[in-house]
Parts: sequence; structure tokens; C-alpha cells
Amino acid sequence: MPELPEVETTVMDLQPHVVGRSFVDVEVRVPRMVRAPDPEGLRRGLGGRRIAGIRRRGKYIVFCLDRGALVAHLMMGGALRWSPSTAVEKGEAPPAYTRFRFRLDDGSELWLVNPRTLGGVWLVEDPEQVVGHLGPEPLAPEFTPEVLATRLKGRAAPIKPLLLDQSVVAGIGNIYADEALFLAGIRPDRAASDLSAEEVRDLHGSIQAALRKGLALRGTSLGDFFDPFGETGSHQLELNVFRRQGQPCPRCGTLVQRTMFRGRGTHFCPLCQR
DNA sequence: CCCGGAACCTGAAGGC
DNA sequence: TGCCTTCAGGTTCCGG
Repeated sequence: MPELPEVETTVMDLQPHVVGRSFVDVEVRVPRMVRAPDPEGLRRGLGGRRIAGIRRRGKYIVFCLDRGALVAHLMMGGALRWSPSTAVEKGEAPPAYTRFRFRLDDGSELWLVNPRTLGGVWLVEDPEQVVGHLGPEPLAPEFTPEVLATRLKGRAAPIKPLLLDQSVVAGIGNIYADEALFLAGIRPDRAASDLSAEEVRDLHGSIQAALRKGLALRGTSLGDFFDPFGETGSHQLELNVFRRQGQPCPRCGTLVQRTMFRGRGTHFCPLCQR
């Protein structure tokens, strides 16, 4: 699933159902996905903990507990599903690739679905232990064009991998990096240090526009992203370039190109992006 | 410190 | 059908 819009959709949808509830138990199906402290410590430490709030930081989901925090990351693909007590009582089974099964005190359950098992959960005293390295939130008011310019200053690397670097800006992944660069008219391989002040300003606006569009459409469901209730988003129907290679650019009609860049599929319009 | 590539996993899809 | 290769929405580690 999970870039900023998908994680934000998940967190906002879960909020009214889980805040105020307490964890009863957790079934750990893939022990190595427990990053801290360890599977038994997670079970013992989580039982009885009350969920005071839920928020997103970058691509991380943070459950703020009455003491400490449960942090989750889905890495490449997956979802966090919520099953109401009525469905649990009827014996509704978790979907394939469910790796954690969290039981809450009202009989509802949270299911962490993660096919590639690259994701993880942390039970920590302070969530900053997990998310402290992240750069600014791109949709927060503090994220101004000047902040982006400062973060890119002196960086010789191409712009795309820098957008994917979570310590530069938090929450952008491969989809929204390609979409933002398209909106800004900037080729993914341009050196960051080569961008003009105006281009950085455009890029800032394009990052926000791309993320807000994904958010408004409740995320991109290309593979296995679902909201907590099992519904897909619709941003995959409105992509400009991502996985649209060989199809016309929506702005100029030139065929969208796909290349492998720094190990990631990269999509762009060779005419609109310079 | 910065940059680029490999590793970490599992599964789906396409080529032969 | 079966085997092989490639690719997948991310992050971290290691060498240069």
C-alpha cells in the first residue's frame, strides 16, 4: 500500500473505531516482523494497553497508548484491516497474508496484511525512537518551498531518489514521486543542485498537489491496498504517468516512458519533463 | 557526509 | 505444464 495518502486514509478511517479501545492480545504469525522488543514482549506489553490516539508520521502508523506507542510500517504492499465485533463473532476469517491479528476489548480486530513480510511493528516507550529520523511532513504548514530548498541545497544526487529519501521529506514513495515530478515538469534524473529556485517552488507545489489528489481519491489501489473496511481507493484510475508507459501523456499526448532508475521503475513524459 | 548498489522477503506475471 | 527471470507501492546496510 503505503505511501502518505494510503497510510493517512487508513489512519483517518480507523480513528473513530479504535480510539478509546484497549488491546487484549495479539497473534504474531511472522515473529521476525516484530522489530521491538520481541514477540513475547509485544504480547505481554500490549495486553491491557489503551489506545489514546492514532496518527500518521511519514508512512508509519502510530498508535499512541496510555503508556508508550505501537508503531507499524507496511513497507511494500499490504493494508491494515478492521473487523467489527459482529463480523468477528460470525467467524469472518482474516484475508490471505495476514501477519498480525490484534484483538481489541470490544471484540473487534485489527489485521495487518503484508504479503512480502517486509513490514514491521514496534512497541516502544517513545515513538520518536522509530520515526525520529524522518524529515518534514509535506502537507504540514511548516513545509514551505524554502524548507524544501534548504533540504535539497548542496545535494548532487538526482531529484527522484532524494524525494524517496524519508529524511529529506517524509511520506513520498515511488508513485507520488513520479506524479509530482510530472506535475512540476522536471525529469527524474535532474541533479537537485541543478534545479532553479522557481523549479524547486514548482516542485513543492506539485508534491502537495500529487499527495492531496491521492488523499482525495482515498489512495492508489494497484495491487493490495485496501482501506480498513476492505474497499479500494481510486487514484489508480487518475494517474498521469505512473505505470502508464506506452500510453499518451495527458498533457501533450507523447507516449509516457518507463525506465529503470536507481532500481526503481520510473515513469515520465519525455516532452513535458525537462 | 554523500552516493549507489545489494539485501531483505514473497508472490505474480511473462518468456521460452 | 513447468522452469526461469523480472518486477513489485520501502528501508537499511555496506563499500567507495
